[in-house]
Amino acid sequence: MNIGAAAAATGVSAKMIRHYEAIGLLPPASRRDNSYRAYGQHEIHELRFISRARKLGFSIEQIGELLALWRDRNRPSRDVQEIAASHLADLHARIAELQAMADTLKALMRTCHGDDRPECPILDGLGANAN
Amino acid sequence: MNIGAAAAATGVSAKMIRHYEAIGLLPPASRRDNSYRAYGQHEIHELRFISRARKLGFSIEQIGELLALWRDRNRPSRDVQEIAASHLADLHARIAELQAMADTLKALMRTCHGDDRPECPILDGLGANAN
DNA sequence: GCTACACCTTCCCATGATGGGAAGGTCAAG
DNA sequence: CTTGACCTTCCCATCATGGGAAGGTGTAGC
Repeated sequence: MNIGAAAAATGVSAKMIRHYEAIGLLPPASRRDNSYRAYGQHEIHELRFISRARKLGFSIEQIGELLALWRDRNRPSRDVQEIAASHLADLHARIAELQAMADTLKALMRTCHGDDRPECPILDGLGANAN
Repeated sequence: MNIGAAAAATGVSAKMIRHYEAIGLLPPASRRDNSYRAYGQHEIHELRFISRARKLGFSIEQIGELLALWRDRNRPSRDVQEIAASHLADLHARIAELQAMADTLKALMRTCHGDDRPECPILDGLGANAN
């Protein structure tokens, strides 16, 4: 399997596959005579793992840790849970932050007519002298 | 007011003030004889505007539009509302995305013991053959 | 006046994850 | 034997932010 086929099979772009290899997330792929990278079932499996972990919002660094645990048949599942829990807390923190922004913005927007008139409490709120 | 004092007064770092000037978000600051940037009440006001807009998650580009509207006393408030509404929709989309990640991750985590045993449905889920 | 220190200036580089694109090699089908 | 679809490496861009170097300036204490 060439890199394009591996990309299509896993949802990870060829660009990113090379990138993951360059930063050491993946071991160097074996090469054919023409220097094309060759991928087998094992590599495809790892790429799919990465793709799913990315979709869950894990950082590349965390995925590196998860991959190491995945490769180690005997790791305690606690180690995995810890990474997952830390990421989940991070997701919740980001959600709360965005939600606070949305709430504040919504409150500002409710006070603005949004018509042809120039008065706009949204801008007034952003430019207010107090904090 | 030198740049450091302006930074302290507005919550925008000196680095970022120079950056905003460099990218044209702010007009070039006037300079003293020693070439230090000088800031007055007007500039402080604009910097505070930027700081608040950033805290609401507006992009630099959107803040540029908002600043332009703010400077124009006669703009229709509709224009402001539109930018705000677009940003609010963006915030909600991002929240939904993160929430979906969190839900999936939480479901995976519930099935994992998180103890000394090596079995871990979290990793199994990430590495599964199916999508 | 001299020294120390805090501030200012510009310029370059780094982050994290991803993509664009150039210049050049390879392969398969027509 | 050409065409087009691949592949290779290398460099650059994004977005908002910070780090740090090298050098100039201002002020407080001795």
